[in-house]
Amino acid sequence: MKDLVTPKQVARAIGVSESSLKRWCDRGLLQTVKTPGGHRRLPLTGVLAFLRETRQELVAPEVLGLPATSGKSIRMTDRSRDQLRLALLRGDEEAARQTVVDLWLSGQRLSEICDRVIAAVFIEIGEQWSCREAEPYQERRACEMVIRILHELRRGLLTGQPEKIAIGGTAEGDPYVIATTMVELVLRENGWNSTSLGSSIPLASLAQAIREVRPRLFWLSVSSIVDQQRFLREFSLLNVAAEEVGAAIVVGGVALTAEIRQQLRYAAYCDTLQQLEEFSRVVSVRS
Amino acid sequence: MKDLVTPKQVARAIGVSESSLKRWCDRGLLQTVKTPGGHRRLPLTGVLAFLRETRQELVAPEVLGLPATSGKSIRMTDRSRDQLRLALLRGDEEAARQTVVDLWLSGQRLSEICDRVIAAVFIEIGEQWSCREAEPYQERRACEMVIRILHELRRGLLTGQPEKIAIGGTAEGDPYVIATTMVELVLRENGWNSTSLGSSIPLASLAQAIREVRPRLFWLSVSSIVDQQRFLREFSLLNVAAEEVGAAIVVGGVALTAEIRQQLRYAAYCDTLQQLEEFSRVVSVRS
DNA sequence: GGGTAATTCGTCCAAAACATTCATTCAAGT
DNA sequence: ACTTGAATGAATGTTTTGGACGAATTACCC
Repeated sequence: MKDLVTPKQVARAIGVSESSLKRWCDRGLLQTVKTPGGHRRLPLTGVLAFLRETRQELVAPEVLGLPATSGKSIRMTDRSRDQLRLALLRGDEEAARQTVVDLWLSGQRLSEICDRVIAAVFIEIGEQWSCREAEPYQERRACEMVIRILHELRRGLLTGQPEKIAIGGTAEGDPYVIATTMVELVLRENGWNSTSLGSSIPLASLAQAIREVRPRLFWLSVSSIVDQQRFLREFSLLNVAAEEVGAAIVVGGVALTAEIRQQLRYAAYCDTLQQLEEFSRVVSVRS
Repeated sequence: MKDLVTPKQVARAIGVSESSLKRWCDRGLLQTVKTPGGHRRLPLTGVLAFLRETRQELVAPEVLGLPATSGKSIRMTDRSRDQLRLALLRGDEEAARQTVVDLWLSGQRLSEICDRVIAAVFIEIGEQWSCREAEPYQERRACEMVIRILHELRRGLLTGQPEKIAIGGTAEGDPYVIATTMVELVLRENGWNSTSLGSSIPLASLAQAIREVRPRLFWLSVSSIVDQQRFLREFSLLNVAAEEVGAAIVVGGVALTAEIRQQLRYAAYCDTLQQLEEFSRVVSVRS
């Protein structure tokens, strides 16, 4: 159903004026379908083909504010997931980038792309790895490539309002940097001025960062916990610092079992980036 | 911050006539993409690469959306080092990027920039950290920023010849990803088709990567060693694999003491990226 | 269904970019 | 000293682009 996009979306996504795009359509450079009333609709496949032919780079801001369309997009993310997984495993960064960028162009929100494609692919790769079907170096190389792709997407996002500051990272001994980078991106897409501090940071220093940067939102991505007792003990340092400056703490990650969560104090727990996105929208911002 | 700029903007920024600029484009000195209507659009990265190659001065950087001070030639690496250190410590990515990009534009070799500025700054930050003058989160955040800046520089480099393949990374338990990323970049600048596999990869899997990718050059960056006995034992796996496919092994990193080096077999040991660069130039490439 | 806001239509026009030509400059060779 | 060749910058007429306009269509909410 969402296979058709409007000229405006395409124009803003590739950084040209609507006028030019309409002319190109009329000249037959792009396939168009017309609505009964005469409005142009562009099949996504045609748009992507056009982009490849002309090798246009996309300059898109947050054009594509479609709220999570169902049905079609699920089929689409399924296919992209396979494409991305295979590209990452064989080390083909160009193909991997193309897959992600295509999704973005098609109007998927970054949170959807991160949740349903990127994160899902790494779960699949992890399973393959545990079955000895994939080498660790393939997984590591895939991480590197994804980080580069995410950085590239980041460049296309505008920085948010100066008062909507958000920072976050992962705790000491947790080296998984992709998750916290994805959080940064999703928040940026939602108008936040977010900065990932990186991975493997002592909780005490994260607390210090909260005091010094004074964010409105703070996230902690927890993919693994080395010392549970210590983690629980030092987590309260975050609470203290957050209270001092009025920051909301959001946590997430596979290592946060229900048992551990019960012993933590935070404003929100998110299983997915979509949940994080929802939450970030309701956080009030001091003016 | 647009990725594509018009010839007029570039002409004004460099201070030449549009005519000349267009001639340079047509002669292939600058990368161009064309709109369907035949108008030239220049990727910003290509413009910067051209500036660097021809040592042109940017007379009006602001036209390209670059900081006003960008493009003036810089010699004082000491000053840049201070600038970069301060920018990184206060989390000012824009300033940090400008410092590095300016050095790059002024024609400094990447190996010099990496050795004398970036690596040096992290040594200084490390010292500050041990004196409690800097927080761990500042160091981690600095790493994130530098990685992003390096990725950006990477986009401005052409991929090398297909037969000059190089891969490398860091061993399991060694999370320091900046060094291996810098190696990748320096090799790319020297015409190699290099790919960093990332950090914290078991040596056995690195050996497998050598077999599967069949590079001419393999690097191992060693910033820390968890289990020295195991490291020495498994390092020989790399030797076996490298011999199988005819790869040269290069090693480097602060954790490789003279004592450890004596027990390793490799083609070259490099203290600095400049040494690596020299070595990479003399490696013969099978045709 | 019906009403309303947002989007897209077609068309127009100014600014920009195109290809081409031409005069000037400058360095090198005869 | 004179010619030659190459590169630059300015000027030409033509084409493309980007934004503006009112009118028509679509999407959305009740």
